[in-house]
Amino acid sequence: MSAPRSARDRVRQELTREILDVARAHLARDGAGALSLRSVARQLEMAPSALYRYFSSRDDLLSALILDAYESLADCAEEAADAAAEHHDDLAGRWSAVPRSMRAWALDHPHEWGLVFGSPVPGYQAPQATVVPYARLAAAVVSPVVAAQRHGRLRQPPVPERPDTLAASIRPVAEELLPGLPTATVARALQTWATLIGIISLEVFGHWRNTVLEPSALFDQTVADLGRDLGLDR
Amino acid sequence: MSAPRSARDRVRQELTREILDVARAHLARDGAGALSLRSVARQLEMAPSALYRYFSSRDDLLSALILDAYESLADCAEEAADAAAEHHDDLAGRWSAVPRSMRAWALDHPHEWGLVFGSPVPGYQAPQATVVPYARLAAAVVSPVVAAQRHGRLRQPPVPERPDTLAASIRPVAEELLPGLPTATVARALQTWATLIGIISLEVFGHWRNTVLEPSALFDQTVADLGRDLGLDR
DNA sequence: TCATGATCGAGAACAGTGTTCTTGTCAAGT
DNA sequence: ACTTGACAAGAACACTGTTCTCGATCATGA
Repeated sequence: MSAPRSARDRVRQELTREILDVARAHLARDGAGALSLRSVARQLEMAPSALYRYFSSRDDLLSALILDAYESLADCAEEAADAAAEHHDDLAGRWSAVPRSMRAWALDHPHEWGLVFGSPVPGYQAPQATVVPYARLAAAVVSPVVAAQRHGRLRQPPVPERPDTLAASIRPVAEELLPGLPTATVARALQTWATLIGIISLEVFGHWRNTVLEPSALFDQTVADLGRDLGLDR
Repeated sequence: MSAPRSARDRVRQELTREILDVARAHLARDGAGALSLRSVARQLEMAPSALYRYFSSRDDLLSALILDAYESLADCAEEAADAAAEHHDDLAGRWSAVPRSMRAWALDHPHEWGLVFGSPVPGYQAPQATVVPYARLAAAVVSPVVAAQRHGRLRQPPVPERPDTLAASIRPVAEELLPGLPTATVARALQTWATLIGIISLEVFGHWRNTVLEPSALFDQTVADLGRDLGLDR
C-alpha cells in the first residue's frame, strides 16, 4: 500500500491524498453534514464520477476522514505522553499532559472531535480500523498511571469492596489496559475517561455558554482532581 | 399559542402536531441526517410544499424536534427528582435517581440524546429556547445536593484552596444553580455533570464495545462515587 | 515492438433532496 | 355578498449521490 511500484500507482496514491486533503479542509470548515462529493470534485477540477475510482461512495470517503481523525488524535496524545515521560519526578505534570493535548486538539479540530466522540453519523463507521488508534489514545492517557504503579508511587484505593458484577464487566480493560491494578482503580480510570471526554465535548459543542466563562480553569482543576482521585499524589 | 380561537387555528395546531409526530418517528428510527421533509410529506399524504405553511425550512422543523428533545429529557429528569424527593432519609438513593433516569431516557432515545449532547448539526439550533429546559435538567440533577445542604447533611470539602480564576470562571453556575456553596463543591458539581454526560454519551454512541461488558454496573458505581465525591455520604 | 487488457477521466443520465413560485380553492370576516 | 386571507397542490430550479457508457491512456506480456 505504501510501496508504489509503478508510476501509475504513484500518481494514484498522490491523487488519493489530494482528495483527502481537500475533503478534510471542507470537513474542518463546514462539518461532516456539509461534506459534498461534488464540491470536492469541483475544487479538484475533475468530474464527480471520477472520484469513484478512489472512493466507492461518500460514506467511504467520510470513513477515511474519520479514521484520519482517530489517528491524528492518537498521534497527538502519544507525542504529549512521550514528551511528558521524560520528567520522572513531576507526576502531576506528567499526568495532565495528555488530557491537555486532547483538549487542545479538540479545540483545534472541533468537527473532527465530533466525528470521533459525537453522535455517529452514517449507518456505521469502520469499527475494526478505529479500535487501534482508540486503544493508542487510551494507553497514552493512562501511561502515567501504569508508570507510577511500576515505581510504587500509586496510592492504592482504600477498601475496594466493589461488586463482582462490576469487576466482571470491566475485565477486558483491566486485563488489556491496566493489568495488575485493583478493580477500584480500573473503575476510577474509566470514570476519568468519561469525565475527560465529557468535559471536552461540553466545551467543544458549546454547552458552557454563559455557564463556564473560562473553561481552561475548570479543565485544569478537573484534571488535577482526577489525578488525585486515581491515586497519583506523591 | 396554546389557545386556538377559531376552528382554523385548531386544525392548524393539530396538523402541526401531526407533522411533528411523524418527523419525530422518522428521527427516532433513522437519525437526524436522514430526516427528509419530502418523506414526512409522503407519509402525511400531502405535497412537500404544503409543509412550508407550518415550518419555514427543514432546519426549522429540526430545531423544533431538538427543542422537543430538550424538554422531554428535562421532564423525565424532573419527574425522577420529584419522585425521589419523598425519601428524605435515603440520600444516596435520592442522589442516583435523576442520573439513572437520564441514562434510561438516553438509551430509549439515542438519536435525541445525540441532538442534545452530540455534535451540533446545522449552523445553529435555537439557543434561547433550549436554555430553559437545560437549566431545568441541571437543577433536577443537583436538587438532592441543595436539599442535603439545607438539612446540614452535606460534607464540606477539605481545604478548598481553589484558585481565584476558577472561582470567577464558574461564578454564574455558583450563583444561579448552587448558591451558598463553596467553590470546591461547585467545581465538583460541574465535574459530576461532565462525567454523567460523558459516561452516558460513551455508552449511547457505542464506545463501550468490547470494553465495558455491562455498562449499567459501571454507571451505578460511578454515580455512587460521584455522590461521595460531592460530599453526600451521611 | 506491438497488441491486449486494465485503468482512468469525462459526460450524460436517474432518482432523490430542499426550496420557491404560481395557481386554484375554500373558509372567515366585514 | 363580497373581499381577503390562508391553504394545498403542482411545476420548476438547483442541488446532491450514484451509475453507466464511452473514448483515451497506460502497463505489461507475447
